[in-house]
Formats: sequence, structure tokens, C-alpha cells
Amino acid sequence: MQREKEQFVRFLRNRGQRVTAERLVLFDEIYAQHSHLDAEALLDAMKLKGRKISRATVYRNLDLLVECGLVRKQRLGRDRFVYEHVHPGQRHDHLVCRQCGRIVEFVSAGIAALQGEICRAHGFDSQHHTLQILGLCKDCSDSKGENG
Amino acid sequence: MQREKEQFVRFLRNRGQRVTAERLVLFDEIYAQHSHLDAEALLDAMKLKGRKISRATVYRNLDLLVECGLVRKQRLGRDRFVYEHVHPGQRHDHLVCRQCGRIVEFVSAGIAALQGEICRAHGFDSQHHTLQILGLCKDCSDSKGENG
DNA sequence: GTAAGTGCAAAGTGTTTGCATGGAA
DNA sequence: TTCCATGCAAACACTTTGCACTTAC
Repeated sequence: MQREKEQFVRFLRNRGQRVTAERLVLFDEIYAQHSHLDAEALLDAMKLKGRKISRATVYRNLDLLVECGLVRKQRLGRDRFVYEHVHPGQRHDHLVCRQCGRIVEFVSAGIAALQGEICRAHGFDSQHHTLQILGLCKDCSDSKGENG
Repeated sequence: MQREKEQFVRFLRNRGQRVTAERLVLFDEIYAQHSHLDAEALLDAMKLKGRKISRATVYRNLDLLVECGLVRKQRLGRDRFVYEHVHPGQRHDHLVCRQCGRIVEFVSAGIAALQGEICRAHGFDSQHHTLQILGLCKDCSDSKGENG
């Protein structure tokens, strides 16, 4: 995380952008949490810490982190964008529970191979992929079985 | 398509819902086009045919077709939902060009296997998946090479 | 000191909803 | 005749933007 923070600061300096307290605090929060955050959750987390940051600043800086390559922005089932810090090397995808919204990460070597193969076949120059598997997590499908 | 239309009509009757001119026209349009439509495109297509249908009706009936299982609703790269009629049997995924927005379908047997495997490993009861590969299509990456 | 960042509120975008009117069964 | 469907406009949820004030450099 220290390495990533330095990367972020370097990125800002290179572009003549400023290293503000808000940016650092947001960075810390995103890296402190392992989970998948949306703007609202981030806003709440900031408020809890007594560090109120405006919604606009949250959105603006999330985009900045995405540009920097440190954060990934995706829609996972919901209407909102979900942000997660990029794990070095470890490319993962998501299982999303339609009932409770739980998001589980998984890593599968097979997908990278598949992606390459498909792109070759269609003359695509692929940058990345998004794979979501939607369904019911264990807890939800168990409790569904009990009621039904 | 005739078979699907009958399925739709049966679906409506079973639920005590009505077979309206708007519903049939929308159905026809979605099945006439092979492409991936958003609500706006559908609205425009209707207008072009001199058959004006309100935005609300378009959205309401797209949802109905999704419930009926004849239409798939997804976000593909863009902010809008994209709708496509379901091809019988042929499960496919999408390549999305980030430059021009072109959407190319592909079928890969490997993904279904992967999906099953991953769900088993995580105790998930999977309903379906969405795989998007984002990148540059051949035309866009060629013209990029020329300019750069 | 100067340009970039922030907060606020207003504007955008895409989608959904409430309600009066119209139309299928 | 009865309700469901439609159209319209207003409401919605999330995100972006304009502008005056603040602050990093």
C-alpha cells in the first residue's frame, strides 16, 4: 500500500496536480477496506471518521484513482458504480448474489486464456474483461430452500 | 420468431395481461433487429415507422419481455441498458469496442464449464453470467496505429 | 501569488412512477 | 363494463458540473 500511495503521489506531481488532504484520506480509506465500495459508502466512512468530504470531491477523486490505474470501477449487479483497489498482479472476477447483494471474488486462470483466444479470433485488441456470475450465495439458497 | 411471439402472447394471457398493439409492435422491432438496442434506439425506430410509443411504455414492456424470458437486459460498457432478444440455445457473450462502441457477439463453450466449476467451489447457485471483453476492435486499433 | 481543488447546489442522464384517459377482454 | 395499459410529466437515483471560496505549491 505504501508503494501504491507513492505511485499516486507521483502520478499527481507528473500531471501538475496537487496532493491534498482529501485525496490522501480517500486513498487510505479505499486501501484500508478490502470490500467493494460505492461513492455513498465512502462518504459514510469519511463521515464516521469525522472527516467530512463532499460528494463531488469523492466522485472526482475516484475517477482520478481510476485514471492512475490504482482503482477499478465497475457495475456489479447494482445501479451504482463499485470501486475497488487493484491488487497487484492478482486479476479477479466476481460472484454476485442477487438476493443479498454479497460480492465474492474469485480468481480463475482459465479466463485469461479464453480472453486471449477469443480476441485473436475476432481481431480485437483486448484491454480487460469483466466477468460476473449472478446467482444465489450459499446462505440465500439455503434459506430459500427452508421457506419454499 | 413466430414461436417466440406465441410464447409472449401466452405469457400475457396466463397473467391476465393484455395483448396490446404497442406490445406487439415493440416485440416485432426487437426481433427484427439483430443488434443490441437501448430504449432510446427503440423509441427512435418506432418514430421512424410512424408509430410513436411513449418512453414509459417502452421501458415497461421491455421489463415485461425480460420477465417473459425472451429478452436479455444488460449494461455493455455504456451507461444505458442494452436489450437483445434471446437466441434459442445459443448462449453468447460480448466484445465491446471502447472507441466506437461496436458490440460483437461470441460463443465460447469454455465459459459455461468455468462458471460451473467456480460456483461449485464457492457454494453458489448460479443463474447466469455476464462476460464482457473491453478493448479495441480491428478497425479502431488499425486507425490508431496509422495516426500514432 | 496563482492555478488547481473543494463544497455546495444546480443540472444532467437514464429510468421509474402517479394519475387521468383510453382500450382489450 | 371492468381493469389493465398508455401517455404525459413529475419524481427518482446516481453522477457530473458551474461557480465562488480555499489552499497547495
